[in-house]
Amino acid sequence: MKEGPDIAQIGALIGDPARANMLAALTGGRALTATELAAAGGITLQTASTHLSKLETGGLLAQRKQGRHRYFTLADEAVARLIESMMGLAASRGHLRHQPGPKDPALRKARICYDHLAGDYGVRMLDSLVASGSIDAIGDGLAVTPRGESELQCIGIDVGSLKSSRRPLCRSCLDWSERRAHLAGSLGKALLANFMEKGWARRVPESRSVVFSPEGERQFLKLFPLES
Amino acid sequence: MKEGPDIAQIGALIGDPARANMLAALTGGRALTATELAAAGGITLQTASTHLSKLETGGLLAQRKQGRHRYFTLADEAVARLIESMMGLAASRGHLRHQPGPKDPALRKARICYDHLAGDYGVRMLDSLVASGSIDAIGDGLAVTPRGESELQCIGIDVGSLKSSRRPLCRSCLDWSERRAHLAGSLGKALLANFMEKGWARRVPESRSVVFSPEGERQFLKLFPLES
DNA sequence: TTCATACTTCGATCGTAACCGAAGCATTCT
DNA sequence: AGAATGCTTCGGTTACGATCGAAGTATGAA
Repeated sequence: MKEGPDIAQIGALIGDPARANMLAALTGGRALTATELAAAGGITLQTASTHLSKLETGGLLAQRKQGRHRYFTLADEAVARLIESMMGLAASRGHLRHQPGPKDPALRKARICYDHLAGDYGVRMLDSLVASGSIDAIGDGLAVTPRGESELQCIGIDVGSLKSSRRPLCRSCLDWSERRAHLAGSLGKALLANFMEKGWARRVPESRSVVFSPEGERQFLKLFPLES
Repeated sequence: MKEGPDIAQIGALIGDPARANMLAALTGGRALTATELAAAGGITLQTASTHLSKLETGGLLAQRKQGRHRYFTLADEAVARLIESMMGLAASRGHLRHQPGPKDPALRKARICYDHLAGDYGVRMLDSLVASGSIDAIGDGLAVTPRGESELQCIGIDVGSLKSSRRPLCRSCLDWSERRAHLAGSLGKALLANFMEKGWARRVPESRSVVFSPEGERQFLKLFPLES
């Protein structure tokens, strides 16, 4: 009624269940077509189409035409972070889409969050990097140490080249299943990409789950030991 | 449609304009009565009442009865942070409640954000604290240095006692008008309280503005110089 | 006790937006 | 060219929820 930005528009966009489900699906990070998103939202293609155009004009989605497909992604990392933090709040207030319980253990273990690793394994990875002195943590802030830079080089990640991108190198992202932070930012993305390149992990189609191969799991756990 | 927390409920709660305005008003940090919030939302008391009970059962608000008044506050600092970050996103997408323009210069200069100082002065304060080595900043994370601890002691703030509270000492909070970080957390709160105690600053009733006395402004600017 | 204030609940109205069927474009494949 | 796929637009229905008037409850003041 007074001054300031209009929260209500964004809230209303996220407030519709169909749209919320589509946004949640896009938190998986990969670009999805209108048809796929319609399925994710549990609605017909026509309805999805109007929802998607609303989300786009609202600035939450970006689209890119490719042949006869139209691929949608979250507009921004800022949007992804908003969605995740709303998930965190929703989880802490007990708003669940289904009955709570021992749901989906695979998803709690390792999943995609936008473009990086989340879940138990994501949290463990960050904890281990901090414990080994590769990453400095102050509050919510994260920074790679010189030592970390050389350690990551050994794994096959060139931190120097990541720094040049405009996107922040490290970010902490609050995990809704673990209620603890995991590693986002371009480094988080690079690490996950690295694991998938090596064949340690792969995404499960149509899901946010990430599964590790037996060998990959062994390597991952060795590389990121738990602080005792 | 699948697993995970339900964003839509929270989104829908924030998505109604009347409710959004009430929440924004509560970002001012002080507890407000149902009648005051009805005015803030531009609706009658009956309507406000139903909205408020929805917000409360949704976990966004806390209330406390006091005599025949019922005071509402944001449930949590997490809620306050969510609102502020939605304001940031809304501002960056150009969703404004009124026509944009050179609006409300007082509000851009200094205002309350939940319980700490925001706006130009809030950003300046944090910048200065970081530049002088009183606060370490890594990414979004902030930490008071030993040196900062003694400097703050001189101003009249005992960092040690603040540390014992469960709430984080320092937090960065993104400013929607400046698009830069200012200082939140218990230290941010303590600093603002300190200024008001000394008579440097006071709140404008019915608004989020904070105004400085001529003397207070002089002292503040001297205490927190701009890095050249 | 009586009155006033602060707020909630009830009941009814009204508007908006979510929804889908059907038809219309656009792109690619054959 | 014709057919198939992917998506958008149109039209009409439906349902939900925001709204307020009026009545009800609780607390405090006179």
